[in-house]
Amino acid sequence: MLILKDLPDPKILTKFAERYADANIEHVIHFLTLLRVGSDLSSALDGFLASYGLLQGRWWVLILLMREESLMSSPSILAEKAGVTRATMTGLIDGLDKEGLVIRVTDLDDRRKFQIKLTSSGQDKLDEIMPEYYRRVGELMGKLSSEEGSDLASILAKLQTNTDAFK
Amino acid sequence: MLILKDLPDPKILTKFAERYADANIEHVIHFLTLLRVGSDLSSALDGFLASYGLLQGRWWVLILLMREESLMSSPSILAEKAGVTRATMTGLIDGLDKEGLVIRVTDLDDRRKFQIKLTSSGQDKLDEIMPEYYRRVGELMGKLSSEEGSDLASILAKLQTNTDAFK
DNA sequence: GACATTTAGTTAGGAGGCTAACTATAATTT
DNA sequence: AAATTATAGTTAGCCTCCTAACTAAATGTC
Repeated sequence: MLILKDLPDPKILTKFAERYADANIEHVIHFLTLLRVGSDLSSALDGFLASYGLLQGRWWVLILLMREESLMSSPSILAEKAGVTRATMTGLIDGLDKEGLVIRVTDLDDRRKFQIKLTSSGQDKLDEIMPEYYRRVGELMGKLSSEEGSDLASILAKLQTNTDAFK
Repeated sequence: MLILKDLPDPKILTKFAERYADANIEHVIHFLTLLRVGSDLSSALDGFLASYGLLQGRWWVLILLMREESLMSSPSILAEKAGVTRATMTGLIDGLDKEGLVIRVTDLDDRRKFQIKLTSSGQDKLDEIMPEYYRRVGELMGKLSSEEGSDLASILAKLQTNTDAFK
């Protein structure tokens, strides 16, 4: 996501408002701020994960696998749950496989398929990351009062159901 | 940014909470939801811009140029304001240049530099996009009451100043 | 004035996204 | 049973982002 470092100042907004009469300054500022905070948090998370040699995509695959009783799932299902294409998932699995964090297990019934399994080394990696991850999420979100937390949740829910306003 | 499609259900959270005692479910849900809404909005914006043949990076450069009285700026300054590296800015400018939306103007005083200038065709492109962009931002953000809007702004501000909790 | 340092921008190579086209296998139709 | 269609995963090629190394030009230092 683009990092919008330089939000518009009032003088600039005036120039734009003159040319584009429909612009509602408040709305634009809130919208851009939301994009920017999301982007900042996302890169901060990436930076944190990078110190363990991971990135969001690969990390998320490990978590999805750990959620399973069997510690296994298929590439298609993982792709669907992670919200990426199957092609992208191939690349993520390739990387995790190379580092020994998951293995490909062939499916004897249907030879098109296989299962991706979290290795013990993958589980170790998660055990290393997750406590610190939770600690940091707590540190960040704990800055909000419980009322602010629930306000945020309900506002985001409202926006999310209207994301298609942009499509 | 990764799209976190599959937020954890209570059963999964229990499993994780047992293994990682420090996890605060509320915090995690709010954090992930914020990342996800940011990501959804960002891809929706990309989809909108794509229908005009642009993406966020290139669009943002055009806007930064339009903000300038002279409609010009240098690659380094643009990179800094857009929050990307100079190398990335080179690529963005290459693309915009190829489509005739900006031109490179050589600087006679310092032959290392040049200025990037918004062409009239670039201005036309913005004039085509921006009114519709503002309309859609209005449509989306107008779903929030003015109180919700200001709540959102203050909550985001709080989070933003604590983004380094993750670094 | 020659040498070293800084600055502006580009290039090269890597990562993770995407779409579209492909291979192999399984399931369905006829 | 043969031909078609659907499904699982990969490959190829493109985009945007990154870092690191490079070129060229300007500036500082001795």
